[in-house]
Amino acid sequence: MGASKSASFSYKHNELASLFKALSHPARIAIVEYLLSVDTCICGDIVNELPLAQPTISQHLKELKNANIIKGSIEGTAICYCINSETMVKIESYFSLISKTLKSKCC
Amino acid sequence: MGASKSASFSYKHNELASLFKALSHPARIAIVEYLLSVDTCICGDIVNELPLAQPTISQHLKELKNANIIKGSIEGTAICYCINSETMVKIESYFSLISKTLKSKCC
DNA sequence: TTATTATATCGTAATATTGCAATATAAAAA
DNA sequence: TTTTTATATTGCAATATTACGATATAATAA
Repeated sequence: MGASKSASFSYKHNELASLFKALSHPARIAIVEYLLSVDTCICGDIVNELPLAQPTISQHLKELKNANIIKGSIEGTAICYCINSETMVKIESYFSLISKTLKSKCC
Repeated sequence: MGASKSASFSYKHNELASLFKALSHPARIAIVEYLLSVDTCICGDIVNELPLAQPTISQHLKELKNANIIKGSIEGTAICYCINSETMVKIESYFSLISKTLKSKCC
């Protein structure tokens, strides 16, 4: 057989895995970092920033949006994407907790 | 065509993506959390903790090890795995920086 | 209305991941 | 030495992801 016995794992573990899966491609990391680098959220030029075709970028944006890592809203002809702060803070908290847990260990 | 134009992206973006890819499966999240939950690093019973066959778990452990998320050392017959604190702190710092960057923004 | 522009969706080929049975390896126990 | 125990590797089927050409959609401009 193959591929993903996700039903065998907890909701929390699946949720976290989905979040990291959304960040598991260099193009999507590049998109996130680009959105962080621009001052405003008005950004209809992501296509020109990456070495990928427009449908591919659209697909990556969709995945980031589905994972709640970015938010998108219609802004005239263009679509305005920006980082979803809440999700980023959520991930930060997760690793912060892990770090704290590790501090009280022998390793 | 298909699959991964990773050479088109920076080393840093690829490195981060690899790290998140290692965490993008619920079984691997479960392994990380299990290692965090046990007090010592002596842990030869990961196979009994997860609803997956031994070769599958061995494969997941290998991926976590390749990504430097866990460390493994031979401990008699068993192998002792534990979390690589440095990598966790590294990821925490990354999201901490993102959070700080976001605080100075409009969204 | 007819371009033009920006983004999304469909279809599909190439490739990667997942899971496990079978088997290999290697150390400790009998 | 043989057996047992723990983990790794191989091979392969099922499935998922990636990338993009072609096409659709939808809003603004001419």
